[in-house]
Amino acid sequence: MRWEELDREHCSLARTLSVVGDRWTLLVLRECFLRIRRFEEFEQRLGIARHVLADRLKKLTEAGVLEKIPYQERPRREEYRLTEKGLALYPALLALLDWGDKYMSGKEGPPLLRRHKACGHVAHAVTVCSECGEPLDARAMTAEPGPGAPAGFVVPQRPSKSAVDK
Amino acid sequence: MRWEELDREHCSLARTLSVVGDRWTLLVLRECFLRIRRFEEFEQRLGIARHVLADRLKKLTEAGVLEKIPYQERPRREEYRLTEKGLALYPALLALLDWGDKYMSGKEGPPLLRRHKACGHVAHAVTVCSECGEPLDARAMTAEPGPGAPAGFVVPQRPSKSAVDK
DNA sequence: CAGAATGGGTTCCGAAAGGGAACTTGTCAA
DNA sequence: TTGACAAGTTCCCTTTCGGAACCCATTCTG
Repeated sequence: MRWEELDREHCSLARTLSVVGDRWTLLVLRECFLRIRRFEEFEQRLGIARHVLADRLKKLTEAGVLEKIPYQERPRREEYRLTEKGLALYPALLALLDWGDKYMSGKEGPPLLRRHKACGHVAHAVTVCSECGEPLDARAMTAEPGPGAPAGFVVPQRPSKSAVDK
Repeated sequence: MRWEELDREHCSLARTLSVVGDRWTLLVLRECFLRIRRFEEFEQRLGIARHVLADRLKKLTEAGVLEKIPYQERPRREEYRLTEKGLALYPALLALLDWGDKYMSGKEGPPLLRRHKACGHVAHAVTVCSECGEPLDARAMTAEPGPGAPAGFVVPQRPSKSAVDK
């Protein structure tokens, strides 16, 4: 499978990755959520090659995750801002961040904390069920075909042979 | 910045991406959560080049996300299973999946649904504050330095000049 | 017993993507 | 007139990837 084919996969994760499934793209988005908006700022903070940055910003803009907004005319200059679609990636970024805080931080602890404005506490994200509100983990969920499933789609139900799940 | 330097970054997202920030890695993990465990199964389902698959499985194993478990001797064969550390990535995968369901599905709707065993409903993930339980979005959070912050670390507070946030 | 099959890789090649640095363009300020 | 800025673009060289072939220990099939 080539990379350009990913967005035609019948899988929401694959389609998501066709937009953000790249080393640099998620770091660019991290900066966006920290209110970084301009080309040179991205470049300096990330140490990314300029043409790679230009490419990623272009793709994110085309995907509707960022939009270019002029902040001055003559010479025209534009900055990149998250759209609603882009802001909606926050839970995903936060989930990755929290995993890193938990499993990849040195003994000093996480380098950056997030405070919830509404309640005032330093907080991390908890993923809960949209229906019952209980926290979710992998073992609590089963998968089944949805309306967009291709014909003949099979959800693997059990390990190949040795029946019992650890 | 080269890729091997990423895990030394003072940023939990960067460190997370040093493990899973790769096109194929997250798709391999998707398969793991669908209970796919064997080399040939990954290869067939993903259409990934074999040496790339071998490399990703090796890296995920070294990172402690997967572990190799023998399922037969003579000839010895091993399969890859998620560890607790790997299972803990589920909320991140789910968040990316939900974003894809919402923004990248065709008009047919998402191809795969997830049902919460505990409550029986088809559900998606909601990200809530660990302290007050309210749903979180990007605008509800502020960042501040944590215990692992490098000296002189500055959290960008406001857009560079044109003060007002849209 | 020979030969094919199985599972999990490794090797090789040409193509694509990335790192790094230099060059371009439009505009204003000194 | 020269310099500085911001935002790219171009070039060259190295690394990684896609695709196919090959390898190896063991077991099955004829």
